[in-house]
Amino acid sequence: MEKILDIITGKMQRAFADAGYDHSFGRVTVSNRPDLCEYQCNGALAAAKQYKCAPIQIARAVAEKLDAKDYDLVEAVMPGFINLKLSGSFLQSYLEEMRTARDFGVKKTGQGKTIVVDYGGANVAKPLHIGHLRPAIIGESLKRLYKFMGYNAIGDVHLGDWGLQMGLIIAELSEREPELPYFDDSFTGDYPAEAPFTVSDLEEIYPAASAKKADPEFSHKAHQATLELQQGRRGYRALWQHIMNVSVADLKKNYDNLDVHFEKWLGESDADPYIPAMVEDMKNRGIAVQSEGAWVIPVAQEGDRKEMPPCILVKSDGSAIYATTDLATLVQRMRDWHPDKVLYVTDKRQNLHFEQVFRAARKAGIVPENVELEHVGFGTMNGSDGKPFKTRDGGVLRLEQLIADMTDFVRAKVVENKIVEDDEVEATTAKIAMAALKYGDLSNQPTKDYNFDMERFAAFEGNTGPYILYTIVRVKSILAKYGPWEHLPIQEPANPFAKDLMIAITKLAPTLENALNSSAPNLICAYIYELAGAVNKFYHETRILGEEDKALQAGYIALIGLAKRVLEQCIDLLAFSAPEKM
RNA sequence: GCGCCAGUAGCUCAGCUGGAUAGAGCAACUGCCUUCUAAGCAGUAGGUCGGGGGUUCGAGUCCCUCCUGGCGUGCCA
Repeated sequence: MEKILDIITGKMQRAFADAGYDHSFGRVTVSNRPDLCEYQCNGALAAAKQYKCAPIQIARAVAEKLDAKDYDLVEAVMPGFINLKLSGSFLQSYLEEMRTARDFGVKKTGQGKTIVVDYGGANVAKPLHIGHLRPAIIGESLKRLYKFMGYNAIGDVHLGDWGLQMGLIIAELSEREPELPYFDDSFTGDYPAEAPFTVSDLEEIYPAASAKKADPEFSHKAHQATLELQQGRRGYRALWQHIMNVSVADLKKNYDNLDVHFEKWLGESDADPYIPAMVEDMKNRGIAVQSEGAWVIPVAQEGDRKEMPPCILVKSDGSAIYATTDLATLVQRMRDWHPDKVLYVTDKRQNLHFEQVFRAARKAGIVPENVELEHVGFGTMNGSDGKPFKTRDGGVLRLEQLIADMTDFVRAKVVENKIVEDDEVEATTAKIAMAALKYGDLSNQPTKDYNFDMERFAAFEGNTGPYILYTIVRVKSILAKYGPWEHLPIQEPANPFAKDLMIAITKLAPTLENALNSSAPNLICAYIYELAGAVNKFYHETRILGEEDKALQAGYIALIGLAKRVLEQCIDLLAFSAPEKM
């Protein structure tokens, strides 16, 4: 379906042309004076400059040319605005089309295109912590949005599974349990199928090993283990596989709890096989040059406003670095998936890194110009005091703990309100907590730092996740009492609140397009909040179940039914859902 | 040093290619539940849009400059 603003703008542009002015002045926007009108066109003000006459004159002439039956109001007002109110019949037919169309008639702009969204960033053998929250939920939301808009969206967690951290664990294990066959070079049999450790063991082993990095002897051992692992030492590979199995299963569980799901669980190790040939090729073609003992790809360009350090491909000690892995990963992604776009969701402090990698990838011809590369750099989530998030003892807060805290906080309120049965408390609590957490995060612009304030996010009033859920639940309650409603057609607005609600619903398509184009789920949040507000006003002002005119009532039901479907579609894009009661 | 981002109501933030009276939420105060969930709705109060210049009929929005804060700036990821 065409967006409503495009329809009106088209008509306005024809009116400008009919009145003898350039059609390009006919852009219509949502009114910033809702007390006066619903839509407005400021084009006459701009046109006045070019045609050297009073803007109001132009506005009047253009208004004359508009087809009055589409509008309840068309007026030209000083100094030259053209104000519009849509007619009820126009809105009715538009919404009825939305109601019956697949996915509300939103145009699938991504049809036939593939996008890779790189967004987890989890590290193997380390539990998810607070820093993994934003990439998970922003990435998941963007991926869902791309899918909704018709893209073949491939979410790839891109595990950190190949670096020094693996060597550290192997080295630590070799000291703790040297008798294990993995450390016995003469061992030729099959290694045990069972891992010699559990997730909890790993979670204790890694920090212990990491703490010993300062010890030169241990550090050397870890580096050596890393090298031997990468060179394929049999026992280390087997051990690495155990670490992967144990750890990935645990990561999946944790991401599942967040309702974050990846299509691909690839990692740095999967890019490793592509590195030698890629590096060799870049050296041969002169893409990479030697500098200060390292092989680098110069990526500075003319017109750079800042100094652009080269992209380091091979460190002076001969080993790979994260830029190498990222480039090799692009080789793999292009080869296997042929994406039209690759989107990275990581901390914004990696901005420069990705700028370098992108330029290097173009220069080396790994990614052609027609494939888009984008880095969505998100800001830091700070504590409610505005300082970096730390636990009381100064450690990093685990994601599980954060979710548990939020859940406890919400559960207390759910119990207090006594609306759900005892056996529904946990399920309801989980949904509300997830909404609080995700809406609280996603309603901020991704690029900005923000303060995590549990009480504010989980508040049941104001612009919060729970408020949105509550709105949906109230509507669900009415619909359930009414009976079958899905087939009921949309009617013309019966009152101003109905009309406002209808207009709010029509903004779905432009909102999703904007959100996608600017990689900003917060725009969806803002839209949901506006829509929920319109629903609540209508709900408050209109008696629905008590309405005696059954035809009128059917129209009310159809309207709130559509509103509910749109709201639920939107929160699904944000990866949370509403309970039946709350 | 250089670069990027931010500075809007007491607090947290919107403000879409410059346009009519700068908007929400929280906190404060005031109304509305014998009627579909009051976790709601309506209203009052609160702002020299960091400072100073400039462009424009018109600037929170564009340009210059200064101040403050955060981040980045070749071998960590």
